[in-house]
Amino acid sequence: MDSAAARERALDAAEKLFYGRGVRSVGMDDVRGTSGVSLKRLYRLFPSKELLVEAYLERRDARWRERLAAHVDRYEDPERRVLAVFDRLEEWFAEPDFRGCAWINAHGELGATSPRVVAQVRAHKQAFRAYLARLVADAGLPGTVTGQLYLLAEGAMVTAGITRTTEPAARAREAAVLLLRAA
Amino acid sequence: MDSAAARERALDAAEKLFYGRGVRSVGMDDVRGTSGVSLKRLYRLFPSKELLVEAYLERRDARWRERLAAHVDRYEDPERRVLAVFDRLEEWFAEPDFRGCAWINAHGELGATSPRVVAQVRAHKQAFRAYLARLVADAGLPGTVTGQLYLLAEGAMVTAGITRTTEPAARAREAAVLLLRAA
DNA sequence: ACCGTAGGAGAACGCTCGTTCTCACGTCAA
DNA sequence: TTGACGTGAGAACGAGCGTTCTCCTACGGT
Repeated sequence: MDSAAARERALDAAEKLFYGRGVRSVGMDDVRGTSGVSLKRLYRLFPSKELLVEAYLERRDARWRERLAAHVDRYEDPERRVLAVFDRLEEWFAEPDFRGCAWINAHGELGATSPRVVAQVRAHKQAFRAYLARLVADAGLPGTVTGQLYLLAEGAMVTAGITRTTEPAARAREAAVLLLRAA
Repeated sequence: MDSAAARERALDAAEKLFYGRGVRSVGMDDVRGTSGVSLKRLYRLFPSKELLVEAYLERRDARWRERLAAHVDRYEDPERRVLAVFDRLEEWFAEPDFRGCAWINAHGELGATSPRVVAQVRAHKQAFRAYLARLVADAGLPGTVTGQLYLLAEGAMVTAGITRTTEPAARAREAAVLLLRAA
């Protein structure tokens, strides 16, 4: 198994465990057990747990935004594309292992102690917001709408994570429709 | 120092430390050091750390909702009372030691491992939502508005916690005004 | 004065976990 | 063949922490 493959396996295990059980309740030994990558190799690839966490968030961010964009790209109509964001949320919330937003959870868990994690969380949220801003601009809507839709999306993520239901996505979408109509 | 006073001191310290640095990075010994309540007494009052965490969330919930209600009660006009919720959020976000929503943070930190904490978080969020529902009903607005305002508020809390700005409150309020107008 | 008890300070225990080290094995170059 | 090196399995180390225990002090009742 070459270095790149070991890295992927380690990140697969890290993502599954960190997201599913929380970062702090997962030990490096658990990551080794799940990934099959030895501790020695793990530490050569990621010199500390914090760096593994950072890499996990970074890779998940790229994939998360890819999947969002892929969903949005199903549509041509600019307003429909904006609403597609909320459709994607609903799809996400319905995934069987959904446990809330990984970045919000990581921030709650490590925001007070790990500046690297905070930076990852802010970068992810800012990227999501920027993407939303572009969709809003492409639809010819005023920029003020971006912040409002963003808050609805964040509220839906938090609430879905706490209640373990998909319903917040639909509620947020309804509110978004009203806000688009009002703008 | 009698039992009730020791309990208050312990909870004061627990709240300050748990909220400020996260639950897991605070040891019972830290709580003893900050509160001046001996370990022996601490464990007589709260037989485990988890129960101390539970009590901390419970007391904070009561106070948080009291302060919200007090703010809302400054106003008579039913619609104004609904918007006052967002004014209160802004005031809260501006407090110097604001570190996001204690329940969202606790859920991110302990949601995967502590059912008691999850129960506290759900109870708190449901109580907030119920309060909002009453304000909406008193203003003669359709019940569907409740969920929308709730998501805006939650989104504002999360975003204020991550960005450390008060701005999300104002944005949420603007969106709330539009939604009230549309209803 | 004397004893029983409550209380505090802090040591001690047992466990977890991040990180490093040991050691034995296999591989490839010269 | 030999020897340097990478690798894996897992022991070892050191720190932190939840929880309990020990010991000493102080006080209240008789």
